Amino acid sequence: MNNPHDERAREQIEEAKDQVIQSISETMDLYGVTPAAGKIYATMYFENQMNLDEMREELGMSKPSMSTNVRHLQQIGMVKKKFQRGSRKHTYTAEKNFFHSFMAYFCQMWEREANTNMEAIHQAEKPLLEIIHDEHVSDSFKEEARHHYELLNQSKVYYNWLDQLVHSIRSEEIFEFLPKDTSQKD
Amino acid sequence: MNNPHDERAREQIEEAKDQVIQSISETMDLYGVTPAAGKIYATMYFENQMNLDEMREELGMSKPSMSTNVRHLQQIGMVKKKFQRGSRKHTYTAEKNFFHSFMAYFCQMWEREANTNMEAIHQAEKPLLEIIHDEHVSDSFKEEARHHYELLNQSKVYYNWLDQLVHSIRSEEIFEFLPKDTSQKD
DNA sequence: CAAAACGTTAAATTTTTTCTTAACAAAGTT
DNA sequence: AACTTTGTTAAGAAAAAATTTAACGTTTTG
Repeated sequence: MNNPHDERAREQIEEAKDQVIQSISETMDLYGVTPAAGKIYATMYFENQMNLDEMREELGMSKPSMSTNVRHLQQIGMVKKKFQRGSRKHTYTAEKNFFHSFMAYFCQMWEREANTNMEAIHQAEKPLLEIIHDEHVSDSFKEEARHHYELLNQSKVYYNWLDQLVHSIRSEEIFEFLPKDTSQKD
Repeated sequence: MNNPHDERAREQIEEAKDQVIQSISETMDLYGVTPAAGKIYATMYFENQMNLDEMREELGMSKPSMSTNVRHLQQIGMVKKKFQRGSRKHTYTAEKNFFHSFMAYFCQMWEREANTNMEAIHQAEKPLLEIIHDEHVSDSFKEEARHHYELLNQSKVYYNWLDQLVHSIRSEEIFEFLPKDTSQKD
């Protein structure tokens, strides 16, 4: 095991891993995670499973930090708790299928975007409609209300589309339109 | 103009707008913007155009803050500088078509994700391949290198798919699969 | 050409977020 | 039942980000 070739190999493997870990961690801000959480995820990506102490060891950070970061990663579906009998330590696994991560996160977020804004639009449209139909309000205000109403109404097309997109992802119909191309493109 | 009905209408319009502004601002964290920037965008959404002083006035914040936030919004394609002759003040308009905002932002981000990680993967695969083909390295390390190599190789399918997704959005082919449904769904 | 208007940069302050140490709670072991 | 082990919560410290005030450069105007 103290073969110099093996030693060199071990270093190179670590270097290669670190390069990808760095890269994943860097781009994961799109998923709303901090660099630390990104590094945790990316580290787990190369491991079968890890417990909190192993993460702490690997990243040189505190255990509560691991705990909270892992919880966040679980919430967005990038890490799963592995049920492990025997050991009291909780063990976790990274979602290694990036398609799943993508689907879980963006569906969650787009759904939130559509629901939150649709709700607000519905609330806002009510008084606007009242103004539009109120004989006592002067035309300039009616016109403004109508203008805003139209704007909001138009935006529903987008939020409906978002809902459809989410549905097509959840049902995986999207992959009929855009197949996972397994041919090597390098 | 000091008609009490008009006064009430004005208040209701403001309230309706604020509700939507709040909602948009809240969900815009998905686009990596701060609540302040989200509020700027959402405020502009209801206006034809605004200059920095009007934004400062409306949001009660400093002008440099407007300046930097607006620049950021421009970078992600949610705000455009309007060329306005006559006035020295720069005027800006919000991208009111949410489809465009969606397309601009996510294409930009997904492209970055794919490019950054693909680059790292290419760099990392080289030494891994060397190890795999090195006669002097013991089997256990070879096996580890092979395992990582396979993992990285597999992830390319996802990054290629991301590239395709970006392409289908930029070319608007996505809307053939998922049409913008303009029928009222409320 | 001096003064004003406008936008941006720089430096400093404030606020927010993240991380750590310490305390705690739950479950298991001896 | 006392003692470990493990994970989480709480409080405090450190780090990062956003915001503001001040200063600067450029352009326009009187």
